[in-house]
Amino acid sequence: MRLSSKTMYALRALFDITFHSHGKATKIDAIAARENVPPRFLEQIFQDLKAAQIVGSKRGPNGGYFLLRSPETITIGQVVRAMEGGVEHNCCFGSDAEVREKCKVSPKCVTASVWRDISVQLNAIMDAVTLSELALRGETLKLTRDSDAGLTYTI
Amino acid sequence: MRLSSKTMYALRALFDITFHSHGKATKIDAIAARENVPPRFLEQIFQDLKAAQIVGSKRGPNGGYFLLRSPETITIGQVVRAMEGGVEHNCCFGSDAEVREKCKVSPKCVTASVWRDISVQLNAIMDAVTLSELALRGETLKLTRDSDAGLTYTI
DNA sequence: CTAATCTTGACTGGAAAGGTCAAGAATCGA
DNA sequence: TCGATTCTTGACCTTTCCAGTCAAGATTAG
Repeated sequence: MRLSSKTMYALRALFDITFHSHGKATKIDAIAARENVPPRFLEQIFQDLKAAQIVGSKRGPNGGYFLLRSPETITIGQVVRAMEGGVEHNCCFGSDAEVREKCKVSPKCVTASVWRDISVQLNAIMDAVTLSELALRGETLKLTRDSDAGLTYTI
Repeated sequence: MRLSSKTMYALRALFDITFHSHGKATKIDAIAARENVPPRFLEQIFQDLKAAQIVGSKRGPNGGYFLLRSPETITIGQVVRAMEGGVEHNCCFGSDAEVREKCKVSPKCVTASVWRDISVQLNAIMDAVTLSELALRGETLKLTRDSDAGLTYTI
């Protein structure tokens, strides 16, 4: 029931692109430095985000990763599902067919039915928060934009 | 973002005690057989549930595990938190002090602030479902009570 | 007493998390 | 066109944790 580092890093990275570049192409190294994420690992994460059609990429000088859609349409839920394959529960109605098969109690599994309800609600909660909401919070937390001088406070 | 088998087994086991024994002392082997859970593993799980003050135990013949409180007061959230240590997010405000220490972005971590909100809501959802709700669902799913004949359907 | 039942804690195999690395392909500016 | 820049692909590695097993002991009912 915990978020993997990968998901947390992904959210931070997407926030970073939104907040510092307004969604425009941003280099991995810049994001990694600002958000304190291992650059090599971040590459891998962006490949997943790209496969999920959340970001696009551009090579060469002044290249980088950018948002494929506007920040208002990208939700936390979409990101979490892209990184972790959704809310799983290794039982009956999960997305993994093999696991479903193994659940002998299948048609009358009470816990599974309850957990399905809960995960529907959880997804709704996560889909209610968008990247632009994150950016907005960045403003109110008084974060400064990238000033080529690293992170500093605006008092 | 998935539930461990341990949690799923714990929920099934607690449901079992509620549904089949109305909370009274029940042997591990009986629960394991009905719920199709490895008995040795279930022992371990019950130790955790006991530490969390959710069940009590009685040794010797006619012993077993029983609910320490009434089913209406035991929530899914309590069980999940007992088994998984709550909703974690390896960042800033988590329960793990060492992890919090490592999060350099700490005071201005936007993602963490969002995730805290989400986990509060998630806990509320999980605390809205109790064991007696599970038992009720068992009824409507037309499960039969233990009849010493294994699980069968009531058509 | 003894059979049933929980208690404690050590142990293990395999998978997944978390991260690194190298060689290559595309792109831009000069 | 050349070279610097940046993403791409995929192999690789280490550590942790999940899921499960097991043995020996403590307690209690009858």
